[in-house]
Amino acid sequence: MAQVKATGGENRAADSIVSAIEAQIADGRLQDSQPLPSERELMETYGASRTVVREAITALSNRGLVLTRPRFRPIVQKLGFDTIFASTDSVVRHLLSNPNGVKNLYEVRVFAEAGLARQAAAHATREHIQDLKSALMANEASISNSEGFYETDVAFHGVLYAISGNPVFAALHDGLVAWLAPQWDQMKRSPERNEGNYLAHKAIYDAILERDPDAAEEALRAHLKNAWEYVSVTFEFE
Amino acid sequence: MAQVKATGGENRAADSIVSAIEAQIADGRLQDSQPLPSERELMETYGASRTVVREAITALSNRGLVLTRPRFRPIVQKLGFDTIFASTDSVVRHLLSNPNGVKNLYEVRVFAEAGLARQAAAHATREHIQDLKSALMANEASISNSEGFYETDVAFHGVLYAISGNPVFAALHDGLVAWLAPQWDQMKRSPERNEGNYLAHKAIYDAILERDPDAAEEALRAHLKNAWEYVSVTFEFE
DNA sequence: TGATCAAGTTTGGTCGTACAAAACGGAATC
DNA sequence: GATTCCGTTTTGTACGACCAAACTTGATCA
Repeated sequence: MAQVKATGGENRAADSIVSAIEAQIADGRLQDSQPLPSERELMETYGASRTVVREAITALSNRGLVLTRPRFRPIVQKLGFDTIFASTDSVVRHLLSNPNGVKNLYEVRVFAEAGLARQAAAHATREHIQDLKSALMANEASISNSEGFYETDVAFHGVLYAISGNPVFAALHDGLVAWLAPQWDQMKRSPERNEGNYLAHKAIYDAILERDPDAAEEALRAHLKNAWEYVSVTFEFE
Repeated sequence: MAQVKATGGENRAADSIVSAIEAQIADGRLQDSQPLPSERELMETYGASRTVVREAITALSNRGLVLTRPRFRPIVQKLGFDTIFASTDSVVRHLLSNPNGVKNLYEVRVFAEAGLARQAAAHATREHIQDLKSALMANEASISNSEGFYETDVAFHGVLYAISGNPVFAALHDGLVAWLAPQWDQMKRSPERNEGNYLAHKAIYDAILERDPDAAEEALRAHLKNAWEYVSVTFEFE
């Protein structure tokens, strides 16, 4: 893959500092949620000017390896797949300013959840199914609660991702929710629509319960297709 | 999603410059592969010091919006989903230093390709199938070519991603290839193994040709499972 | 006339310094 | 012991300078 910075040969002083600190984070010399050494200390350690040190810190921050707050020491962030999705946030938002981008990303969501539903139907444990049932009941309980339903809706889908047991999917879920939320947020809600969504979720749950991947996928696709049509009408896509 | 930089309220001077340039890239005032104005020019435009301007450029570079090379003007990069995967490269590599990370990512690959195979079986056009056939024939032709087979192998899988017609998947393919290539690279190759892979590809192709999603998925999973076992033995995972 | 080469100029990379504002740490106070 | 206050540390921002590499220009030569 093309590197983001084609340094053309490790010429930049900041890059070597970034690499050094990256290595320290990776091998644990710099622990999670521990502050980085002060800028002056880093200057001395790496024999570089503060300009360079700060540049390195900015780079680490943008890559999501450290968390910076104005006037506070940068804090080391644990590496995880969630970090990755978080660090792409600003760029993804750009792509979403194009309606086509929204559609492409939504397609990915449908693809992912269709597969996850199949997988859940085929392999979900009793505990997983219990989780799903709990989420479904929370759904039902908040049908008439315009504000609260959205959260239980997201949570239900989240269980689907969690069932996979793969942190990448958990991270993907968080990412998709954050990215597609703006669209969702502006949709009008009503007890009727909530009930419709609840029933759709129930259909998915039932299919998983019956260990029927095809039915699970079908129910899920129908559910998301319905939601997409609602969104695309609202935003006059296509 | 948690933002990478908890700026605590748009305090930093560099941020406003970043936003301004981001906007110019987004709306096309700054075209793809066009150089940014010089740092001294930007200083004047935004009334900031070069320190701040450089910080802004670094941020843009780390977000993948511009490509910087030492001693060259930063070049605007077209926004695309591929850019996103590229910009996460260094962090992903960290996660892959943990065997568990490799496994998680490989699982994602299997998940994605299983779904793509189903989708291809269900919806591939004649042209798509032709592409797949071409890739398959290239496979067959290079069975005895230890060096060349890998590329045709990758290309075959690439067609699967391309069939989706979604740029996110195309980008995902590039990303996965780059990330998982190191593992692949160290595997011993032989005409026998190449032939095995070719036959596996052929099974996938046949299933797609017969419009049988279940068989396509099954063939693909078998193929990747086989490859994984080979990798995990080589690297003594699990 | 057209290609080549050697100036000078522009530009990014690095450094040192400076200063205000915020956070930190410890002493003094209640 | 908890709180307040003040001096110290540290970050955010800025200015100016220098170097080396890349670009530009124009003179030179075939």
